[in-house]
Amino acid sequence: MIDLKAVRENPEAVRASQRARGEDSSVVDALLAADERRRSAVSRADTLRGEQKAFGKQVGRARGEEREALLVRGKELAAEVKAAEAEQHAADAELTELHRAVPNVVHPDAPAGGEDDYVVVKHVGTPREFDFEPLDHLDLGTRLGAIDVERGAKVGGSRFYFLTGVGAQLELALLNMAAAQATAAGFTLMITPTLVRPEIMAGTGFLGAHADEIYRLRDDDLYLVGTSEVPLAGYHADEIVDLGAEHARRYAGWSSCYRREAGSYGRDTRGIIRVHQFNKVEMFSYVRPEDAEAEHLRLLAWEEEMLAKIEVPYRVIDTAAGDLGTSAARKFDCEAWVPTQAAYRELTSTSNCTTFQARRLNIRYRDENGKPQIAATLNGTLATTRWIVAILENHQQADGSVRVPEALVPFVGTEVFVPRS
RNA sequence: GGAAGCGUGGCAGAGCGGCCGAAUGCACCCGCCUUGAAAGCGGGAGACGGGCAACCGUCCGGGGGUUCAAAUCCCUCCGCUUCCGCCA
Repeated sequence: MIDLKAVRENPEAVRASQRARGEDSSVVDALLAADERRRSAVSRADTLRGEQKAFGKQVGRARGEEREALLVRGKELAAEVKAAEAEQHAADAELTELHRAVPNVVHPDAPAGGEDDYVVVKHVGTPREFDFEPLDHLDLGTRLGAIDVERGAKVGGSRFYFLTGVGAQLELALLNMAAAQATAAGFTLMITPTLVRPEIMAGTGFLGAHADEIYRLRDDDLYLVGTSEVPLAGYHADEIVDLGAEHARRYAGWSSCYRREAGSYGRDTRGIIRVHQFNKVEMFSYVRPEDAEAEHLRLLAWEEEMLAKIEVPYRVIDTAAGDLGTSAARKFDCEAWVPTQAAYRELTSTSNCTTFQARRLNIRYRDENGKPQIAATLNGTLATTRWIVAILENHQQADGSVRVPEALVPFVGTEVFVPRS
């Protein structure tokens, strides 16, 4: 949820944010009206309750006839209070519904527009020139005995796969390398639940416009997470978190991730680029709001540190407002070069959710005066199954073997993956 | 799956339907004492909403009900614990 006080003080900023996202800016006025209605309803109910409370004490002291008379008036008052409270609840519910529907206010420097309106921040590395026809990751993976999509489809349906042999080793190596880097950087490593309760899923902002992306277990009223961002955000829900001397709490979540890919029929149907289930090591930070932007750059730097270790060319983009998702105020994606597609594809994504998630999940910290304040949350990717695509394709050799990037060698235990004859 | 119990402030833990926003202890903050600290003594301090403020209201897991009045009684949902059974 966005900060209602900020909406009152500067509604135009929120309207501008909505326009940048390509969404309706009139919700701001609806929000302000509902806020006004709620506040007057609260004040009416407060006054009546105050009267009733004082009156109740008189009744307690009164005796005999006097008491009987007071009881009559007491009943009237009780009815009035009940009516006023009903009004208050209605006004409250109306406001909350509107409030929850408004996405986070975008950062003023984020580019306006939709998916294609991103701004390229920088390029790192140069796509390699091949003196042979490069194979795509699925051909390579199949020959290496690393990926089996046919049996994946047999067992789980389309967009499922088996990682086999060296494929499984490579994924574990990647995730372990991410976990090692995160741990060295001071993150607390976490293995999280991947099924979460509705409040947690809603709190992270995933049940809004993109709810059809999420697997839901109706029989148990649980959701399968699309990222460990969800359980890691929920971890401190309803808490006043001690941010410590560093004014930051950093967690690295290792989990499987599940996505329905509902709106992507026909896209990336080949290989393991876009799948229903994958594994990921995700960074998650709780910080003070004034530190959020600096933390965002730190997360980006840690992502780039990982990308450097796998030695693939990539670019960093500043995602456009319309492509931010509900919770983010700003998002940077790192996209690796995929030779057979002659395109950059997303390998990491880091979002600054400012106080949006924390306000929904009621996550606070104590400021220097000891007063509770809403925290800010951020997240960013350290490694996912998809990284295998970039590694295989960029480091393939003419004979179908694949060179293992140096940093990964200790984790994989070999310097080259060789095709099975 | 069956049975029982529990859910109160940062934590622990009291609380006859009105005098309970709630004892007490620990932790915390400020003084005093001390070369410094600990101990000891004195004082302070919950969260949320509204208001410039004095202040007012709300909050004892969530929701509903009984009552003039609910932390306290009833219903329901959620969570946790223990015992039995089942599975691993």
